[in-house]
Amino acid sequence: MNKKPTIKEVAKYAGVSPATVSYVLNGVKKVSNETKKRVLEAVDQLNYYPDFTAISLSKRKSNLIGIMLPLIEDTPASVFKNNFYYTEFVSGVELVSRNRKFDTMITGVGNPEECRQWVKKRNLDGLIFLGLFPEKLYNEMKTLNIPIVLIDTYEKYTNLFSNIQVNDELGGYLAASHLIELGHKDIAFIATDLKSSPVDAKRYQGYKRALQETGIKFNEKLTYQTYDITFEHGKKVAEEILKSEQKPTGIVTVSDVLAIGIMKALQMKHIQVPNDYSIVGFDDLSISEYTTPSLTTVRQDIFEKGKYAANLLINAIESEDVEHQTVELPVELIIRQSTKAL
Amino acid sequence: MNKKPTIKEVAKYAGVSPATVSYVLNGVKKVSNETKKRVLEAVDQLNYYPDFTAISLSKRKSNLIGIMLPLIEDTPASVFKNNFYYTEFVSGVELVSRNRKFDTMITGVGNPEECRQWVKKRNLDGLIFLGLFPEKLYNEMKTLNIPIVLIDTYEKYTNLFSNIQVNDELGGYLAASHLIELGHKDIAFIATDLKSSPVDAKRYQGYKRALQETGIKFNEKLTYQTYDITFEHGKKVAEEILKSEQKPTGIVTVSDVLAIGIMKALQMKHIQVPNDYSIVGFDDLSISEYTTPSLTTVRQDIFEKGKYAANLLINAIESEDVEHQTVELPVELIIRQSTKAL
DNA sequence: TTAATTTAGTTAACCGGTTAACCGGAGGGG
DNA sequence: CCCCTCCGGTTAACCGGTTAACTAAATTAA
Repeated sequence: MNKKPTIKEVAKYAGVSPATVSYVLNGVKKVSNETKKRVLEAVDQLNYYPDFTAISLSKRKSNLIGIMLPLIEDTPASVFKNNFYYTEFVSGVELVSRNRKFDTMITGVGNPEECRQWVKKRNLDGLIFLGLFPEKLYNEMKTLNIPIVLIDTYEKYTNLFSNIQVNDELGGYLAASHLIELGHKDIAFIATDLKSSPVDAKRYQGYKRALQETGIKFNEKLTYQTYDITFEHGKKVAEEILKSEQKPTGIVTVSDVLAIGIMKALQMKHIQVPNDYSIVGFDDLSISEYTTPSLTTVRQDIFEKGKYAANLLINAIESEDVEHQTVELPVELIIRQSTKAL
Repeated sequence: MNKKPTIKEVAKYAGVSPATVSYVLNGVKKVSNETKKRVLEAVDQLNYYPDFTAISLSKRKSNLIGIMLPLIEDTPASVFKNNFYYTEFVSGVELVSRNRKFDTMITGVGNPEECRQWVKKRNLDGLIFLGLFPEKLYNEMKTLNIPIVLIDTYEKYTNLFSNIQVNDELGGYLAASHLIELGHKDIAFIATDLKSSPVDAKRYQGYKRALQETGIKFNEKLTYQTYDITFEHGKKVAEEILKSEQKPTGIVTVSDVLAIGIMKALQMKHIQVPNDYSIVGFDDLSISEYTTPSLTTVRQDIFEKGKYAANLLINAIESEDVEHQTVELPVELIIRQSTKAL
């Protein structure tokens, strides 16, 4: 209906040229106080606010940041993969970007070309990559010439891009140490993929360090990989454990989701947690306090991670800063009901 | 680096004017096959793809749809409110909008003015409102002149906007009927807010109908309202129930989240589910299969709802269709372990 | 006093597309 | 043979801002 006013209308109302209005609004060139006042008055009267599309076209800057998620596929199953994690993270990003006058777009990633087109088509000012992506994509990123923040990424890229990590090694260490203190000696480690996931690998290191420091012999047979993070995959690995000859009494996992799946599978076979098995999760998702038994876990503040990522990214965008920063957020052991002294 | 080519460069390469390239690409004006071929060839050679910002400016059409969420506040608690629901929904929207060459933006809503500015600034082509918003916002919407899809909204707006509902009445009916069949007579109903939430109100109607049809007297005292959907609020209402004189044996809730909170609170007091209380949830979130006991619930396909919403919206955008559609998606009772014959 | 510089503002090109208006040539009708 | 229409294309204005280059007036320096 009542179309929003353009800068020209504001200019006419204030009796100046459009350029002057632009200068006042951007504060990039000196304008007399008198004129400035008139322009601001006009802006106020007409309820003017600039058209980001136009700004984007002329400045090549969109006030838009993109979040890349590794996979949002058609099948519900894979959409939900990790979904708790994603939501909390995205909420954090959205919050700070909104406060800082940026808008947020989300997409699943296809190939590198698709990614580049997305950025170029929309003039994206910055990008957050959540999780792990095909190698080719990282090369593509460098040619994009916009600030990029990587979350939970490969070690080798931490010098090339800003990135946010969590003290994963310590997390693994805390989880294992907790079980050891409770008297456990046969402690399984459940990862998704130790080769491809650096996050898992570091937690694994921490786990091994805890064993070593207390003189417990590391047993390869107690390491499992699920290759995916779903409740279902947790269930499957529990069955493997039950079939194995080397039975653990304690289980360290890389995700609450996996831990919950494992607990469920055990309980369905009337095996008790924590009486028969002690289980430690990772993340401290909101659900983890409400499972039965509630889950002992290594907490990381995912929401905070999202906020941090957005601030880091927008700082880089606004300051044209080329420094790459590596940030490590803390972890904390939360002891609940799923672990118990042997 | 190697800047992406503009339409002018494509035109030069093909030996035609930019206008012709535009006509070929948009198929809006007749172009000879010969020329068309040359243009397409040039597009291919130069790897041209159009700049959406420019298109957006000249066409006043952005290929962008917005999702409005009721509240994403600073406190983690409120961010997570409903988060499972949001994620699944947003995933669905993202999937189809990406397939249909649209991009998706998400934001929390502030006041109506903020909403209007968001739409205008970005030239948004359509909007999805998930949940309930302040009354003033709905008036604002109508003046926006873009297609809008409302999800789970007030009855009175269903003629004014396209909207997607679920058969909530049936859902409430199924939940209550299930408990009645199991021999329960004292059945509590846990809503968030019966006055302001039409969704809850309809489920409540279904619940009452089930009672009535089987000749069970409705007892007002068995109705509870939590005013929010969090695990914590579930816990609180469980404590209220335990303090009440009118103890139910069955509990119908409007959300799995609430149901899980209730179960947890009961179990912490060593009260057994389903032995002492039978509980029915609503939604069938992915977690609900993995609680202990697993949750009997009324399933709605939230992911599907998101896909449906996006398709409806984009259809409206592309066809300039002014018809408002009301869609009702089915519900289904999923019987698991949290309910048991009395 | 005059030239040089600073100040405050305007003009106009530009960002990368779209599209209404225009134009020259071929074909058809009277 | 002339006029009209249709076809296939081009030209140029426009979308709503930004900003380099310019200008006129005021101030400063010589």
